[in-house]
Amino acid sequence: MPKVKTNGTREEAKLELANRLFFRLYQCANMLHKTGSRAVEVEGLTTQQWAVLGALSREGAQHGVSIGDLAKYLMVSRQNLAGLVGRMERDGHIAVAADTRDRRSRIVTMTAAGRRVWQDRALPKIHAYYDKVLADFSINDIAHALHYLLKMLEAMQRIDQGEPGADD
Amino acid sequence: MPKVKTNGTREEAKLELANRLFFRLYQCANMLHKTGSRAVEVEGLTTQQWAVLGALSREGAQHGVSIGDLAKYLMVSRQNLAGLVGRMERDGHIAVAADTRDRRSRIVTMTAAGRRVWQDRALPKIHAYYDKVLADFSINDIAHALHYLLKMLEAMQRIDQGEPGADD
DNA sequence: CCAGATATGACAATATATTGTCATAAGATG
DNA sequence: CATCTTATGACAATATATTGTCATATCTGG
Repeated sequence: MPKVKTNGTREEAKLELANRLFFRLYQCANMLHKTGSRAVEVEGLTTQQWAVLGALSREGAQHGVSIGDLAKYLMVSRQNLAGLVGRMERDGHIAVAADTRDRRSRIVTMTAAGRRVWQDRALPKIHAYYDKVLADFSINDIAHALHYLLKMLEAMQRIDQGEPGADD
Repeated sequence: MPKVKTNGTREEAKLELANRLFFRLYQCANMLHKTGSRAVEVEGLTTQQWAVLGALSREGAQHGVSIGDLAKYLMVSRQNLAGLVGRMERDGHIAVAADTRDRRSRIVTMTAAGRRVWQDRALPKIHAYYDKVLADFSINDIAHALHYLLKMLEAMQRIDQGEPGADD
C-alpha cells in the first residue's frame, strides 16, 4: 500500500498512484471512524451506529428493516451487524422484533428515544463534522469524490460477487 | 450516513452529498478489506498487513522502523499496530528487536522470508487487484481521486489534533 | 408435492481498531 | 541538576469486521 519504488514508465506510474490511492483510502477510513465517532461520542454513538440510524431514517424504513436487508444496504456481514444492532438495542436506540412474515428473520426499528438522540443531538453534530472535514470542498468537489468512490465500490462489489469480467 | 431527506436548498444539497460521500467511504473501506484481503489470502496476509509490508519496503526502512514511527505513518494506534506486528512476527514475515538507541522502543524489519512472500507472491497479486478495481480509471482519474482523499485525510488529521481552525 | 438450493440468526474464532492505564525511559526547561 | 512533561510497550476493555458452521425456515424448479 505505501510507496513502492517505480521506474517511471506509464504502467508503473499508474501502479504507484493506485498504491497511494488504496493506502489513503485505508487511512481515511480509520480517521473517519476515529474523528467521526468522537464527534458523536457524547451521544454514545460510533460512526457505524450512525450509519445504522441513518439507514433506519430513510423513507420506507419506518416499519423496520430486516437485519439481512440492513446488512446488504450497509455492505457488512450479518454477523457484524448483529453485534452492532445488539449494542444499539442494549443502549435503547433501536428495537428488534420477530418478523411476522418470515420466521427466520428479525426486524429493526429506531425507538422514540433513539430518534430523539439521532435527530436532536447527533445529526447537528454530524452536520458540523461534515462542514469541518469538507470546509474546502465545493459541491462539485464532493460530487466528484463521490463519483470516484462509487466507481471503486462498484468494481469491488463485482469482484466480491465473482462476476464475469472480474477475473480476467 | 445514508440518505437524509433534503428540501432542495444549496446547503442541504451539500449535506446530502457529504452524507453520501462518507457513507461510501465507509462501504469502500470495508469492501477494500474484504476483497483485498481475499486477494492475498493464500499468502496469509490481510490488507492491513500489506500496508505494513509496504511501509517496511520503503527506501530508508531497511534498517527497520520503530513501532511508534510505523503507527504514525499508518495512522493507527500503537496498540493496534502491536497486535498486527505480533501476528506478522508469529507468521515469520517480520522480525522485532529491541531498539539499541532507545530502551523503550522496538524496531520492526521484514524477514528474508517475508520479503520473498511480499515481492514474489503478494505484490503481483496486489497489482492484479489494483488493475481489476481500477480497470475503468485513467491515470488522471486516479490522481483526482487521490487528491480528494488526501484533502479529507488532512482535514481529519487537523480535527484529530485539535488544531486551530478545526473547531470553528 | 418434493428435493435441492438458499436464507436466517445464533454461535464460534480470528483479525483489526480505539481509548485508558501504568511503569519505565527519554526529552525539555529553568 | 532536578522537576515536569512526553513517549514507549504492555496490559486491559470494548467496538467493529470477516469467515465458517449449524439448525431451521423459506424459496425454486421439475
